[in-house]
Amino acid sequence: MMPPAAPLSRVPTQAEPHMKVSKATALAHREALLSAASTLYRQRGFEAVSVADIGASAGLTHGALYGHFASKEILQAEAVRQMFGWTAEQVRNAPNLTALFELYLSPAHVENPGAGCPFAALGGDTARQPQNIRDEFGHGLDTLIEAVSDLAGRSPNGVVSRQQAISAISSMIGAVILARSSGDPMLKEEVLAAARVNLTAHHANGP
Amino acid sequence: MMPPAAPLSRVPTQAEPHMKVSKATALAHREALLSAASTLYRQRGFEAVSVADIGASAGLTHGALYGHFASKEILQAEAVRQMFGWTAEQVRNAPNLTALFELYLSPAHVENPGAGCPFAALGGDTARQPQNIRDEFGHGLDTLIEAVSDLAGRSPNGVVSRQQAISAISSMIGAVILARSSGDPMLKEEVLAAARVNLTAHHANGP
DNA sequence: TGTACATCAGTGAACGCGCGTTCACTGATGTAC
DNA sequence: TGTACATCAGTGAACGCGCGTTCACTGATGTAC
Repeated sequence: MMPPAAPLSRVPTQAEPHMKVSKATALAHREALLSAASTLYRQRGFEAVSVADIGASAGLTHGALYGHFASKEILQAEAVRQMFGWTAEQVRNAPNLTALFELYLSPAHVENPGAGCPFAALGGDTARQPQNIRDEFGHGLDTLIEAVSDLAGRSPNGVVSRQQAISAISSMIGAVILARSSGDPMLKEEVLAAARVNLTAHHANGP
Repeated sequence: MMPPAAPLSRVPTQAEPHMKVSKATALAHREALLSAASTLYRQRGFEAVSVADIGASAGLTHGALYGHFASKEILQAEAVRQMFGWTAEQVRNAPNLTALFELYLSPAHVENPGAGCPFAALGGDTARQPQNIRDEFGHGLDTLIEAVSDLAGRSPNGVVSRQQAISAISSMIGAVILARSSGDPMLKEEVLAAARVNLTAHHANGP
């Protein structure tokens, strides 16, 4: 669950103190701010990321953010949309359902919330966001459901109903949240294994 | 998913300004602070609840909290333990697995995070807590796994493996998180229905 | 049982700190000639 | 192509605010006699 193109977390600037910057660099800064926010929110949760954190992670100061986004909340909504774009693309790129389950339930995903599924990383936070952010999660879920259905449809014997796609997504999200929660490595592997067995038993299809 | 004994959110005190209070009342205040924290954390997430919120919700000022708990973090750990105690008790009180699935996946649970499952309410936040809090979640998960296994064992044809218990818990948690996330009532019901179908198909047993 | 007083649960002002946002300023970019 | 200057992306100090925690103080509780 890595982003298709690795985000630039630091865009080098020509001269450090008091500089203006070309239009191309400014656009790159905008993207760097979005990518930084997208990663930091998933790593730390919405409430624990400050505008100074986002700016610093993009190699800028906090003030620069307000030249690109009207408020922190608007940046947040765009960051959520970006997360889902990356995640849906990875689902679509999986060769089949079994590979998707393996990828989603892998230790790499569990240990890298900053580049992983927004639902698994931001879990219950989603329910407490302003409506524009919740709408992004709603659209994101629709996209994931379609991506999983498409993926299944392209596999041999792999057609699944929308209902099956939804319950597979629920199971994967719940498993990763449980796997991340205790910090106990045994329990983590046990949770992931249980979900792998459950999902492949009910939705398995050949490579 | 309501607490077995409804928490006192406001303990009446004899005289309002500058009073001391009997030992029994002081103990009730301690319990009220814990219950208030337990509810508020699940409603708003760990980061969005202040000591002033907790104090006010228990009918006290923020300062009173430090007479009962050494720090906010210590109160938080106790509150998490209390949440899991209530939740495990409700799992044990369900008549059978099907009833548990219905209860967990009910609109009442989805619309009442403050009295519901800690994993569904606090989702990804759990992974970002200090180790003493994460330990509480680990123990809580162990308790839930045992409670679900016991419940299945007491039902006719209902024995489930530890692995099956874990994947059922994962599915329920993921479904409630998805159901709460978008605010779209259609999507909410669809997610809950998908999980109900999936779980009863694989674990169903008679009443 | 009554009285005198030490205890201590709770109050609320104060602390240092980090938050989101604003804005006067800087100086390289990029345009007009 | 070279020069003069308006534009504007980014800086960092400043704002008002709410946070967790501390502590001098209050006065009912509960004990000693």
